[in-house]
Amino acid sequence: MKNECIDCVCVIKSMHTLQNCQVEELEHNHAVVKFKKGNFIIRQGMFSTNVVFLRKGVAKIHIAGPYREQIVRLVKGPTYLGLPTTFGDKINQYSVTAVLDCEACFIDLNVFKAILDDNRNFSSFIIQALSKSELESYRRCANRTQKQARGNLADVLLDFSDHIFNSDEFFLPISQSDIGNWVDASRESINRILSEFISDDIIAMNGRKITIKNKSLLQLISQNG
DNA sequence: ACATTAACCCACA
DNA sequence: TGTGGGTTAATGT
Repeated sequence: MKNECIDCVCVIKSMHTLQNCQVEELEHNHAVVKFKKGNFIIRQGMFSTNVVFLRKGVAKIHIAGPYREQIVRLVKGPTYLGLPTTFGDKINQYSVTAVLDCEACFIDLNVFKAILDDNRNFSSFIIQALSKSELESYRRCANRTQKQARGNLADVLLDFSDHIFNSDEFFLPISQSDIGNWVDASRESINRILSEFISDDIIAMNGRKITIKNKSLLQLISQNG
């Protein structure tokens, strides 16, 4: 028997809340799937009977808008994907695609629900995760609509640096037009502002490699829009 | 909007 | 297995 769950962060993280028998239950009702970058992990409009946990990797969440595909946010494993989708509706309400190579754990929805039913601690853990994510959405929504493009781009760079890669040096995982889509700016604006940042010595760029040279100034730009 | 470059695929040797 | 050509996506201005 493969013991993928032993080192699966979704289990480790909630180990103290999951009783042993329930871990067993999880272990026999899940599948670990690897995704190469660019591949769909969750596809909008598809029927789903799984809860998806992103074990490793970075993925973008996007939803079909009236005209175009809209990037909503970037997530890094370990984290749950598609909880809201799964509980509200058995049809996925948005898509998730791997931006870097990913590893995801698909857990049978009924098993997941059964564990929620008789493990209050686990339920509370999930509710916390959902609340955090909802709060984050609200915060981002306010920022996106009120800040100028340069502030939003600064946010994105800081997000990459502080939350996704934990480094001042990283490769842009998505294209400039994707960033534009994400923060509601044209790719030209993104490109222009990146050039500004370079000439102001805030960042250095070599191909897709970004080096943040003046983080405090970037934080200032992020705050002041 | 246009020019340049990088990435990719495919036929062909 | 490697190379040239053609095509597309990404980028810089």
